[in-house]
Amino acid sequence: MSAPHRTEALAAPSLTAAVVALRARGMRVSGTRRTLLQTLFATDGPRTADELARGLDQASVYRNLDALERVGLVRHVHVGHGPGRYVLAARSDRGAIACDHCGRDAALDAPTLAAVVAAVRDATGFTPDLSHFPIVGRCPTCTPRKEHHAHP
Amino acid sequence: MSAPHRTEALAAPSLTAAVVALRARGMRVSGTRRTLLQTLFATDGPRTADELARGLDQASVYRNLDALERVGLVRHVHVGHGPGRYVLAARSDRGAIACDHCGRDAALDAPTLAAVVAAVRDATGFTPDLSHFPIVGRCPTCTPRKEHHAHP
DNA sequence: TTCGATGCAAATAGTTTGCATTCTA
DNA sequence: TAGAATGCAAACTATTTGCATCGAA
Repeated sequence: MSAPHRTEALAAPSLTAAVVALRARGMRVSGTRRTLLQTLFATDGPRTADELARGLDQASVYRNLDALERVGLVRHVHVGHGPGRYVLAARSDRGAIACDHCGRDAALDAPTLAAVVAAVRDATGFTPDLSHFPIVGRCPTCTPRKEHHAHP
Repeated sequence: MSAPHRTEALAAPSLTAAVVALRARGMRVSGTRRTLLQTLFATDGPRTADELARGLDQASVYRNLDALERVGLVRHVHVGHGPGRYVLAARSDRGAIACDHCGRDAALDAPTLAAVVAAVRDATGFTPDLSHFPIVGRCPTCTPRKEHHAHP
């Protein structure tokens, strides 16, 4: 076992592919949903629902993110205090470590990931779920040993 | 560096010691505060504010937990979706891995902890803050590979 | 033309804050 | 008795839900 995966598939590589995949599952492609997907494909890091809502209805955004997640297109992660953050599943391998200050994340390469998971499991019996709950800390920019900088 | 510590001291080993320490810092020992400390000393795992509030005023509980945390007696951790959980700092070395289902936590022994932190930092440049944001996963009881059991 | 999706409003959970009152030191 | 802590209410953030309406297929 190398990378933890909970959803089965549908990690579409492009907006077009995502739209096709949605329709194939009997889901409709509404304005809100298309906009949301566009934003997700246009953005890089994990984004909060609020950031993604830009002029859209909040409730619809949450419902859509939820629907897209159930279908395996999107994944959400929890970074420290802040609100949940959403990423395309196709890019979610990135999120194994995240900055609790600016939300930036980074990937753990497969060997490191495997080593960390194994080390923790061997030592405690607990199995980390790093793709849903990344390790939280500080990125290099947000200074690991001092308090409060900025970089949203 | 072995174990991450953000607060300087005051990890009192007993209720009496805690009370003394508080008064030494000019803090008063009110009924709410004493009850809270008693509960914390009587309990083992990290507890939610709600669990600790038992008949106490919620706002006062939060204010107290905050005060106790500023003074270094208490520490709070974030476990997955749920509310924050509070532990005595004296016992907080435990919380480097937590179950997002039942809230149970476990310690990472110093070598493992150091190895994990070093591995992540070397691979990504990010510095994990595991004492405040434990690694989240599933404990052995809450089955790591299936869904939903119970064990609160 | 149907059922999925929307959008507004209201509800919820968790936590924080304002303020007059109470109580510890 | 001064100032810390309380307790109640109200505000706040993040998220969810009810429901009538709308629109994609």
